[in-house]
Amino acid sequence: NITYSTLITCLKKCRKFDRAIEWFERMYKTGVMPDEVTYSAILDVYAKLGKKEEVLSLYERGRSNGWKPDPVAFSVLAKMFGEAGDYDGIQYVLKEMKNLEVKPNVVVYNTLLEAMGKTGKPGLARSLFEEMVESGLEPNEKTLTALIKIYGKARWSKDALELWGRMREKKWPMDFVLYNTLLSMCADLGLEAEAEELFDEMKRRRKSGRCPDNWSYTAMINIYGSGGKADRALEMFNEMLASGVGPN
RNA sequence: AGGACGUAAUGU
Repeated sequence: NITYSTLITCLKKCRKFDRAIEWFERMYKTGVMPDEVTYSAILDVYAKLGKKEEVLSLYERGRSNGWKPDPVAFSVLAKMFGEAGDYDGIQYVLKEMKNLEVKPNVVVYNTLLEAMGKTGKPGLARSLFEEMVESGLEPNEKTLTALIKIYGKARWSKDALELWGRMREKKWPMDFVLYNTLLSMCADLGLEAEAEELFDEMKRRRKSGRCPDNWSYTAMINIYGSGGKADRALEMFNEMLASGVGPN
């Protein structure tokens, strides 16, 4: 089944979903039993096709055949429900993990947080995040990006700024995507001074992979533009060119 | 190891 799973994943990467399904069925007919990797790969295929019914029936079929879903399988389910904006589905994932005593890992938390953002539940996202930290898991860049985006959309500037403070205090990992997300959040909430501080930090800690790119500059131009500071916006544009970053 | 996760602005 490693051979089959490899092939299914390969077809999935090429977005040849129908062919991936054909090979899964072929494997089944040949009498080769799917394992946990095969299951999450094929569930992801159906999920990417938006076939919620098939995903759930395959999940139940696997369960009755003695398959114990692992965190990867739950992240596939969570992502699908998030994209469908299906809040009940998200609750189902949480319930199943509890019932089967599967401990969520960072990726599962990230996916669930994002899903809660997409279904417009910032409060639940916040408590899930606290639960994650209390369980002793360290958030990564993607966790923090998801939360900042959620707080920004909810216009929860207090929570967003507090979280930024915790990132620095606890030395949680930050990369350029997270910085850009923080900048966009500041742009949306009109936090000009905070944006400038973040932007300076990006330039100072030029630890490769954190220096401003054209998304960062665009965010700054946006901040100055919506604040009516056209001259500052133009300065940013020129600075961008001078630092070797091209406009898109 | 054969499986899962993250960012903006403009224009209609």
